[in-house]
Amino acid sequence: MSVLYTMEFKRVFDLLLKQHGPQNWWPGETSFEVMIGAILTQNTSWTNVEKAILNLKNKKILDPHKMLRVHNTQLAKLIRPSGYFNQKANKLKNYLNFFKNKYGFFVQKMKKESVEKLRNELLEVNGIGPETADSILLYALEKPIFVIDAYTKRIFSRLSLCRESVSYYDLQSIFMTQLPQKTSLYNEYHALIVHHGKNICKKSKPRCGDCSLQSMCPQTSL
DNA sequence: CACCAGGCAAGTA
DNA sequence: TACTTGCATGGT
Repeated sequence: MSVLYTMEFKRVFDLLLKQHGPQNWWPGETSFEVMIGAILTQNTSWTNVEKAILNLKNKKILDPHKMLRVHNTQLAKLIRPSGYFNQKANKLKNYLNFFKNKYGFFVQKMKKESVEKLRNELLEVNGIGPETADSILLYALEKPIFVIDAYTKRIFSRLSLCRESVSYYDLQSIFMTQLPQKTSLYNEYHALIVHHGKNICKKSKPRCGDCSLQSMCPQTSL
């Protein structure tokens, strides 16, 4: 792990920012909406999540107190467009119970706690895994933690900066040791990775011609 | 038609 | 520890 290696991670950020511009994430009006969106978007396209969130807003239950009172079957019906709706209805309830019991539904009270404590608590909730926990920490609670997802592994393994099978924690450690631990940087970087993965570095159809990372990419510069 | 999308938990070896 | 499977809608 050299200085050159560190520079690779900074250079990718600069190139992505230059190509795509600031993303201004997370798309959501409140911290609570971010938390809900983080659960609903598990292995699901964001457009489908938007439909589900709109249903919740129209029914006036995008509110922790109200959502906790809705029956799971009714909640599942509302979030239907986001897929896995039965599982996700339960996951939302599990999260709401945690949010109520430990923090009285107060985001500000959560923000006062350390990343380590919050992360451990979030991972104890059934339905909250590493990515969802970190998304909540970074985008709802503004903690400096780097979010890893399928796009991150795809893009950086194609750049030969990690293996495709790298574990969540190993890749996260790499990012967090190679970059300054700053919330604003982690926020923008992950958002750029998602945008790039969706639109350019696709799973089956990489559009390498439009890719600002092409000069760094051994896959395409042969 | 097949494949993909901002994962996770539970089961198996 | 490291796979495998079920969960489910909607867009390309």
